[in-house]
Amino acid sequence: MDAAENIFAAKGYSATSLADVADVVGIRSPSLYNHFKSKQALYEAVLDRLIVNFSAPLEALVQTELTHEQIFVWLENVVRQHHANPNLARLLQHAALSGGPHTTQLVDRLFRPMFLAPDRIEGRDIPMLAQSGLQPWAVMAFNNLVMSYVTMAPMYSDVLGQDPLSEPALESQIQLIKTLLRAVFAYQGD
Amino acid sequence: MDAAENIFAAKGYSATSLADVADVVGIRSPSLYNHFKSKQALYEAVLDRLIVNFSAPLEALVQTELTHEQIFVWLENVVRQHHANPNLARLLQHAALSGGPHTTQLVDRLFRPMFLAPDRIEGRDIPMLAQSGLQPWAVMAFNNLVMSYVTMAPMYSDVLGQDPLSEPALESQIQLIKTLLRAVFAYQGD
DNA sequence: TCAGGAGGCGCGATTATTCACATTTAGTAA
DNA sequence: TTACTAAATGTGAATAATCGCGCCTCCTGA
Repeated sequence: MDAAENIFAAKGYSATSLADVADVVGIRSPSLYNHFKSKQALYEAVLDRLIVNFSAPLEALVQTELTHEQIFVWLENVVRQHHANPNLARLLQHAALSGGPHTTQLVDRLFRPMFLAPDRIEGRDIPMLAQSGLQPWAVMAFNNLVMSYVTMAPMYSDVLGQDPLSEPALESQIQLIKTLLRAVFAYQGD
Repeated sequence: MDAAENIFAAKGYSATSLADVADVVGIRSPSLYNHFKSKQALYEAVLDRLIVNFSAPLEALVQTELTHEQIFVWLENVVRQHHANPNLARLLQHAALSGGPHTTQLVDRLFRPMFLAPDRIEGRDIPMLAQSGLQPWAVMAFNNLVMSYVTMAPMYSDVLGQDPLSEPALESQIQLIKTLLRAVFAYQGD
């Protein structure tokens, strides 16, 4: 499953061949059928494991009451988790691009909870977002920011002068996102 | 080329079959070889056209001196262009994920110029970015924001309640990005 | 002894690509 | 206008590779 996860994440579902996966494990592709019913089943197993591993640590954070500080903690956690295993973001991106049948299910399990957050935090409006219902757009933006950082990483290693998936790069990314969020909270009106 | 562009953008290079492309045009796949030397050549032609069409309108904006206002104009233009033709962003995302051989060339033609911008605008530092060399990270962030908006769009239409690629959605997205940028410029220190 | 898991073989479908051949089109000479 | 030519662009058939997948046999460890 580790092997399959990496290859699915890199090449997408249909461009991944079972022979590629089997090669990494050191067996022949028909032997994979002793462990998974089909290619589709392998893919779903990989996806499910990714989702479970990703959402489990976050659930504890969501059910408490929402404060500014909680949002910082939550965002930092999401970034660190995507950094620790970029494959979920990559698979999501593939799904979004070629629109498989799993897409709606993925959205429900991963995205929908984020959009249920209230637009008032600690009893106050966020000035920048109170106007004109931009809040869901901001949620989407920060989520995209975190995910695309991982999926686009290979493109930036050259221009940034360091590997975006390295440890120090991660800290810079977290610092930037936090600063960005602070700016959003602090910004007064138009 | 239009047909190929759409399919390459949706499924990526290796998952795209020439029969798919030929079907859309209404011919058989061998006939494609009367127009393009190979699948690779077709892909490169598509990519090249996309890059030219995308960067041409932007070049006029870059060579002038940099002001806050120019950055707003430039960002809005980039967003509108990606919205008008999302395929470049999609192809870039595919390339970043599976790391084809074109990746470095794409970076040079599209991304590098953005990172050459000075970190002082209109003679003043941007307070938020002056510290700790976060500026390239901010450039990457805004670029990712714009691109992932397009590549992730299908995933959000459900939770947003409207198609992110529709006209009113585009205006919301632009408004959010501008507000975000204003917050960055306005934010004072840590 | 026996079951789980590996390999080998092979089927049918699909892939990119080539080739020989038809057909349409453009250009030109009569 | 007609007639001929040559290029452009289509076709179906064939090729070699690769794909997911089923079947069968063998090995190995408990």
